[in-house]
Amino acid sequence: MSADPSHPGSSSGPHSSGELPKQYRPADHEPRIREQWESSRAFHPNPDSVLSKKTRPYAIFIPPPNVTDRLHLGHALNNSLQDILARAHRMMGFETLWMPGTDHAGIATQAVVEKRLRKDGQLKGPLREPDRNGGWTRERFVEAVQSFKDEYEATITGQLKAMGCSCDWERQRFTMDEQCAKAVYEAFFRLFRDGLIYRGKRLVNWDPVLQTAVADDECYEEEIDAEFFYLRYPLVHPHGSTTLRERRRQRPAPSDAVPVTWSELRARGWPAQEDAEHADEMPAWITVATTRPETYLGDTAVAVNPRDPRAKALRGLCVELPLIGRVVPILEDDYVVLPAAMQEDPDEAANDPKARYATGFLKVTPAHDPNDYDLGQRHKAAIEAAGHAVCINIFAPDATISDKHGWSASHEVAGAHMLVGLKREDARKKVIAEFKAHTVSGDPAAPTLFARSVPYRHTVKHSDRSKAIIEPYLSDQWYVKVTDDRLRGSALRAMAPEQRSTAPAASPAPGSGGTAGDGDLRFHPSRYAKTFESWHENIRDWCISRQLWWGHQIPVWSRVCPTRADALATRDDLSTFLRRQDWTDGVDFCIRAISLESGDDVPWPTFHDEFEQWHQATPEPLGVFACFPRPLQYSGVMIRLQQPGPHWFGLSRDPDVLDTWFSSGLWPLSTLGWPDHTPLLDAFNPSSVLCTAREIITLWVSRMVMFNRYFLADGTPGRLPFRDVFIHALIMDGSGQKMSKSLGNGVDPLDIIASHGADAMRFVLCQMTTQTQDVRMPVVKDPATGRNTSPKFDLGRNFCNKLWNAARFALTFLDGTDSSAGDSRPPVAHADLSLADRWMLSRLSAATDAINAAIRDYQFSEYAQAIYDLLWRDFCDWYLEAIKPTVAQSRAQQAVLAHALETIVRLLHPIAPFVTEAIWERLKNVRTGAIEGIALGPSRVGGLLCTAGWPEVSAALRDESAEREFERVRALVTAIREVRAQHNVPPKRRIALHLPSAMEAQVRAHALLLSTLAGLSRIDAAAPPASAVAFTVEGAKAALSDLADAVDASAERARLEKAAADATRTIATLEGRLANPGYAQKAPPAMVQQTRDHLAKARAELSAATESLARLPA
RNA sequence: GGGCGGGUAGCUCAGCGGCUAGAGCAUUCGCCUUACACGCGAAGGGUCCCGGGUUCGAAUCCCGGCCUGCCCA
Repeated sequence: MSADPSHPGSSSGPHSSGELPKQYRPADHEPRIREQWESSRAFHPNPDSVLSKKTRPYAIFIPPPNVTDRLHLGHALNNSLQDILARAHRMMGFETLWMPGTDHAGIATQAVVEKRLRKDGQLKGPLREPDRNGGWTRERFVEAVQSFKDEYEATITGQLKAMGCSCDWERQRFTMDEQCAKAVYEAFFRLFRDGLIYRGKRLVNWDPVLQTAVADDECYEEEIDAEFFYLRYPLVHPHGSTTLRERRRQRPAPSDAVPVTWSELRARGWPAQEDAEHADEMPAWITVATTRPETYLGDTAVAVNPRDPRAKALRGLCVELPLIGRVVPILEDDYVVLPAAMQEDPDEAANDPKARYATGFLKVTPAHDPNDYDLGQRHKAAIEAAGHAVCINIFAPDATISDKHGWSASHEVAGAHMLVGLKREDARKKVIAEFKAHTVSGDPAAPTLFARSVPYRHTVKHSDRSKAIIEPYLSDQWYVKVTDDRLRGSALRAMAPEQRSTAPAASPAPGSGGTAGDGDLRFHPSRYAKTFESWHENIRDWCISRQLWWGHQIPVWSRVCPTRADALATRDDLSTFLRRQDWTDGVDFCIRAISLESGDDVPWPTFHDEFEQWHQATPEPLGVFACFPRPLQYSGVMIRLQQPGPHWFGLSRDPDVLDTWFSSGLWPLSTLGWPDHTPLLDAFNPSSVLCTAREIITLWVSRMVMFNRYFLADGTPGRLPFRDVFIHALIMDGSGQKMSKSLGNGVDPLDIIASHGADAMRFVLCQMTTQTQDVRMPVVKDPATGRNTSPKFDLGRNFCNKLWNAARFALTFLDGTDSSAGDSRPPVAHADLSLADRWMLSRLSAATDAINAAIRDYQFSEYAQAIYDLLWRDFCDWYLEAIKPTVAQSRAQQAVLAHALETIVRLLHPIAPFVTEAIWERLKNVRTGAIEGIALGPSRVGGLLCTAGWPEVSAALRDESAEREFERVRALVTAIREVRAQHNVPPKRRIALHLPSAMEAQVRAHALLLSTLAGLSRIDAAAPPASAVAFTVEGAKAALSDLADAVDASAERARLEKAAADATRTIATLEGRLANPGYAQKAPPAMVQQTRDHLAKARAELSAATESLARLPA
């Protein structure tokens, strides 16, 4: 029907003729249409067209779903919104790329596959213990995961396609495919080379079952019942006879320590009321409270709050740890909680549960508690002065007590040998038993080391994957120094200035067009900018190593060197070797020596350094680390480095893999071919928008911004991966619970597609997307299929059906229109347009504006609402009903009908692509006269709606007078229908309308319209017969007659009484408002006048109703 | 502990200084009116969580509670 002569001709496909069924059946159309889209390659954009400035780019990177599971409704929402944006912009003429792909999801996938293998008996014992895992090599396991991944990737792709996602499937990627791996290695190498990656011994969340570090977001907190144990630590004088230097070399024997007696302690100022019952000559002690007594083996200090009145007396004293005899210092630190009795503010004490249990003395175990770790770092010097390391690790990786992983002093181990090899829980019981069996002084009469215990309920971190209690564990890990200004600072500078709460320091002017840079990143809704900002302000270095097999193995080969001299020699030999060999030509590498103790880079000696200075220095463990950007390409080199042979350096590859977010952080780069310089990269990075959920802001958005900017800097502030970030709601079930497999409340999009159709699902999801945080979706089990579904989707199904039938109806008037080729029919003359036509065009114009604004502002719900109201309320309820008597004869009206329908179909296509494409197959062949002000551009690819022009509806079609006039007709029709309903007038019965003559003259032009909509036989200005029923419209008295053979007086009385009561209530409200002296003075005059008019109308209605009541037969 | 949401009809949600507070579903009544019963016409249904304040005017803005959810530590 388009007036555009280039419109595809009357190609009559298999579905362009014949009767349309009464109901829209999604399954009849979706597979066929999907096939058409795919074969047309309509979703495969050409970067050259962008680079040659022919078209503007619009790009979206899919948040790659994990390959661990099928997609659920949350994904359906996320991807529907992306598809809506992609399709709308594609129709608007943008070169549109929606980049699809999946994420390997390291720990999650490995855990799922391990569980599967265990379940069917293929895997027994710990995976990473070669002796016990039943022959699973790393290679074999990775292969097993790979095939699992293939299975789920196919499932996920199928789900997305079923939903109608217009992704560029030819460019689909996987975070571990060859292209993405290339980007990962290159990125790691550059960060390593630039000093932004370091190796460090830090406390991590350790999963003792999976035996890997896990991130905070891979843990959950859960309350458990535990006990607080009170333990007595004997006080001793520190060793005083040896120098600091000597003590470092040779630990002081426990016997060197001299017990402190109570009398001594009192003399030092111990508060008199404390421990007064203890005999003067008895050795004194302090009591610590702990939920984890077994960790005392790793204690390296005891701490007390400096405000504690006992602190002064203890200054300079130490405690001796029972059984193992380690002498540790007493530190003073504000962090220590004062016991409730000592707190100045009793309310505060009562509110602090810890204070109720505290003794004021804290055992400090830096290797096994994050707070103690920080405390230990603050008092590093004092602890080391006591002759031992700050951190003493007492656990093996499986969380059994071990003397091989840090704790090794032989005299200590001898004293506590009964604990070695025990699990955490067993060690705890054993420690308590031992403390109960021994006394503070060895004298059987003295108090035992164990004081008491009380029950205590507290929250403890658990691992998501294994459900094991997390052990804070000191281990060697790789870190990205995200706290560096090149990463953190760059992310903050990316933010739009108006979304920052604190002004950025010396921020360069916001980027203007071209390549997005500083100041161009915007969050929608804007409140999420705060999450992003505060995350970066408080960010900590990012632990990127995971002790797993499934993931990108770290491209670093290393060797431990006992001395600096050895480290230097290794470095030099290695560099020379790599440079000299012909076959290594072009191999990039970077070698660093790093202290395994501190994680710091070892400075190479300068020319002036004396040989002895480093050669004779205390031996310290150093690592020589060689990183390669292309390990796969030069695997031959790598093999030589680690295998015995002429050039054996004894290097071995780091067995760890990278955190999954490292590769997903590169997604906007790796999918476009970086590090190669590709047209795709230039055309589509930065992308337009990232659509995701709010918990992803910190995990993923942050990393993409930092990485993209860092790797695409080239001396500029750095390119953004995307300009906008749209954060959508989370879908909860009917009771507000997150959907999950374990709760059984999850919904598979394919089930909804099967029961309601993809369009219905998409429409409802779009309609639900308001600016709120989460939305509820009541879940019910379909009794027929046993699948989860939700009645909420009925709305969408009904809506698609409504459109289908409206189109079916319209086509009965349009199918016969002349579709001879090359027609350029003259535009329809404005004079030929009826009130309904002008009204409809005006509504189209308003709705198009509203929809354009909604899409621009990511107001998805408003988009859905606008198109819903336009189609159902305006087009179907009123326009189609209004034109029924005239459209068959009026060419002008047929043109309006066709244009209105096609505009609606095009406006709806991004939300409901299938049903609109199906209708358009017919509609595109329709030819009518043009409507001035409506432009419907041709399809660019394959004669398909998905690449047809976005409707342009001129503001000139807005017609205030037509809207006002139609509104009057509508009000009159509604009033008449109300009377009809109240009097049970049969729908087919035609009744007579009697109007005051002035009004009758006004509506005379629309008599046919009124009669059609309200079921009238005639309209006159004559006095109504006695049997007529009166009503008011616009405050004027009107009447209806011929309602029935006899009017039901009691129904009429009820109706009039209700009308009178309504009017009375309105009058009271409005009079009250006008009586307020401030109102007339301060409110806008137009507002006051409106109130007066309204009041006058209400009064007229009241008097009319009262009069009619009086005339009613009693 | 810090930050961010939500509390409006039986249910799911709009509205966020001014129409008589709206929609869909559910309920009631009447209709298989020649596009659609996945439909048409009509009706009933609300202390807009509570308490203060600002304002001529508050569901809407401010303050303080209560309940509820999420994110970060």
